[in-house]
Amino acid sequence: MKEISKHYNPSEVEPKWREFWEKNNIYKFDPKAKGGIFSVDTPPPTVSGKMHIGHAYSYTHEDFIARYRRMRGENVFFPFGTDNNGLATERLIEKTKNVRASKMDRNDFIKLCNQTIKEITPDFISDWQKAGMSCDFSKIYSTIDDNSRRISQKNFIDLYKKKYTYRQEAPVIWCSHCQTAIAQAELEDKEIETLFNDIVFKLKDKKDLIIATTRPELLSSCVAVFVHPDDKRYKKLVGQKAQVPIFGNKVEILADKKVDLEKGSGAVMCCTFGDKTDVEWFKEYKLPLVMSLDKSGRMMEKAKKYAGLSAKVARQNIIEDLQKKKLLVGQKKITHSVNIHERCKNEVEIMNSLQWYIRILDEKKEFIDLGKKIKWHPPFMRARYENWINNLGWDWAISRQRFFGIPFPVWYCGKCGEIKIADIEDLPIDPLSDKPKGKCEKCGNSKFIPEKDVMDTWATSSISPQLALQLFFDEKTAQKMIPMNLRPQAHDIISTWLFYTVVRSHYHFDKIPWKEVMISGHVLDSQGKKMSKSLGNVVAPQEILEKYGSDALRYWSAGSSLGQDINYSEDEIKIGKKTTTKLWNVARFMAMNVKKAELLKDSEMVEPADAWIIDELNKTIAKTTKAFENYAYAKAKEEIDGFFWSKFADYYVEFVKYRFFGDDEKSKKIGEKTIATVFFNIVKLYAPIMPFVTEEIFQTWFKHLEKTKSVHISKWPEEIKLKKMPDISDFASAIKAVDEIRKHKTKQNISLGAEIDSIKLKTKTNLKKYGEFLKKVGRVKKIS
RNA sequence: GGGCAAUUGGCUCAGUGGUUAGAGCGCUUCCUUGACAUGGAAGAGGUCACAGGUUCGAUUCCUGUAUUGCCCACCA
Repeated sequence: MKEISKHYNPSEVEPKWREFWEKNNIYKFDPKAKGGIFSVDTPPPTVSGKMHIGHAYSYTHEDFIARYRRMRGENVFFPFGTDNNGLATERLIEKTKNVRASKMDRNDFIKLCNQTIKEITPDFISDWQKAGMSCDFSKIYSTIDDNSRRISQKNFIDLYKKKYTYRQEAPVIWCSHCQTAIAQAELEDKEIETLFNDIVFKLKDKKDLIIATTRPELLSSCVAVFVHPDDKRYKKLVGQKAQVPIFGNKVEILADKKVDLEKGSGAVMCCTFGDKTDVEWFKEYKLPLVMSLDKSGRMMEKAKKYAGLSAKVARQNIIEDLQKKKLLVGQKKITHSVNIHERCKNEVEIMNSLQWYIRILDEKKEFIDLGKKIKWHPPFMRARYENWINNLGWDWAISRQRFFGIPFPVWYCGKCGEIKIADIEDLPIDPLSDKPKGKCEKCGNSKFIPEKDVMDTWATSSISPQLALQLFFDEKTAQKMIPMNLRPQAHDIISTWLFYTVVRSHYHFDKIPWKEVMISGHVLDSQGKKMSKSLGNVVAPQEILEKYGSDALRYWSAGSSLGQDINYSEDEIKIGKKTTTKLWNVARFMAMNVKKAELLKDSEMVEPADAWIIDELNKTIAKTTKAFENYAYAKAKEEIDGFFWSKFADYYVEFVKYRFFGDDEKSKKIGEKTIATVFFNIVKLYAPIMPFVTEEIFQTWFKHLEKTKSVHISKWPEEIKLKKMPDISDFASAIKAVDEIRKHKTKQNISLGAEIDSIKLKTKTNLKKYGEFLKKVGRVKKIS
């Protein structure tokens, strides 16, 4: 045996095996390899600087499963990709390169984005590799590369032909800061303090109608006043007109049940558009469209003297003017929540504009049914999916008035406005630089206006199964592989990535995208609070990897059940580190006593202690296998831990020592084989969770036992069946007796290694059978 | 307001329709024994949030309440 280092050092061991795995293509996907394919729709992380702890948490979860499946002999398709277009990427480039997209030449900005992504991606991905991810990193996709452009545009055309996408001028959620339309799923809530203003609208008899509003700057957009049909105070007013203060125009007073009698004065102004209810009323009552805010959030001509002001300043000025005219009769501070854009945290508006949409409202029921065809881990996560769909209020707006994204493969006829779609064989195209073939099909004109908008990044990431599969398969074969086996992801993007992928798969293939989904939780700080830069409680996985190693990080990650949020705990990571140390020390013990590891033959006759540990191992294998099958990696870890520490290390290793140091060669040999067999299986069981230390041990001591290059493509443990086994039905009593001896020594403050003269056992034990064993194990001269 | 989840020893969490509810950390006492002091042995510590109900029996099932967290709606 070669020299064994006393300590296990992950910082030396881990890079070595990472390199080995890559060089030997251990995780490389071969479509022709044997074994059924198990396909994973790996989440493409948004390229954003560095991997964060939440990534490390949820990605390792899927890696546990992938590694388990691989050892089960399945041909695991575990691709990798990065998401790097859209607003998130623009923001990253603006920040790191200190530029503003809106102030740059469009092409220059796109070039800068592409170039920057190329620069930072390898470094970004290396963190995933350091975390021990067993994806095939030899071929990865990016949601902005040519292949993704082509597939995404082609799919868009498919949607267009099937009439699942349409272009329409309609109210859409708008971010004035980013100056683009956004989707409902991109909203967040924020509590803000604001003023609730009681404003006087004059009626025809010069009487006052008080209206409460938080947004007086929209007065110029007021198109109606609504009251509740059952409101006695205002019943008579319905059908009359009210005069908008300052602006002087008259609007109709209408009745609608959506009005809350209790809120404000019970009378509400309807503006185009203040909120979603305004949009509903606009549609239902066919109200005029009067926009006061432009796309950058400034007041337009309609706002007359306020034109050109920002909404905020206009609000202040209008309030002052109302005060001067004595039309402001009340004001109170309230706290309410508003929708903000998740990317920039600014309040959103509703803007009427021309956008591309994907239909989703029409098929809500269908999407809920499709959700039921997918197996959810944990099952309750499906309720979140359904809850989201039930509450959907808008079709999916996919066009963005931005720069760095996949362009729509579309032009418009310069004469009649008819939509002209690109030819599929020309894809990918950019309508701004490429010209369409032929003439307008409607009017024969040959001048076209290119679509300037780009697609929402989710419009591309929602076809991730195709992006990933088409890296390795032709399009037809790729389609046959849908549904994929598994979509792993965290719960925060159920309403986006998960839902949108179901939508797209349904529209393109009339299939569910995957058979099963596994949903991970989030990482909170040690107090259970969200990690955020402003709170300064962010934990960098890179530091953990460096300090404790990947196996320790993964051990921590495996500690919580699927779907559960986890509190970050350095202690738990330390236990992971301890486990690698323990494994290493057991390996050293074995190596000191066993020249060359040999496995038990099934004809071998073992001793009771051996039979007992084999029996316990078999139970553990069964339970662990079942747990991994159900994505219950935490349960699997618990089973392996329990067996390894409490059965194998605490007892069996002690049981076998006297044989190793004794002179009964036959007994010694059987002990050697048993310890090797059991430990070999322990290493395999731990391999999906702790891939590095298990590989190190496997390569050092067990490699000759199986024809395989790596423990990670070795065979998953199976029950060990020996032809003849001693009866161990009473072995539990022997263990009890061992405990009793240990207790006795502890109480006497004697070291466990010290020999004592005699002990009288209270435990009923078959001394004829186990007397000698107990004497040796317990170091007692006489037992009665 | 709607949905989902959680509530078990000081802390973090497992767990089960049924004899004394488990683990790790922490704590106490002891042990340097030929894998490991980055260790080992023994031990203290819980009316399983609360209230009803189902049951021969509930921490486990049902209902309600409270508290906490997440998602969504409310934004006039």
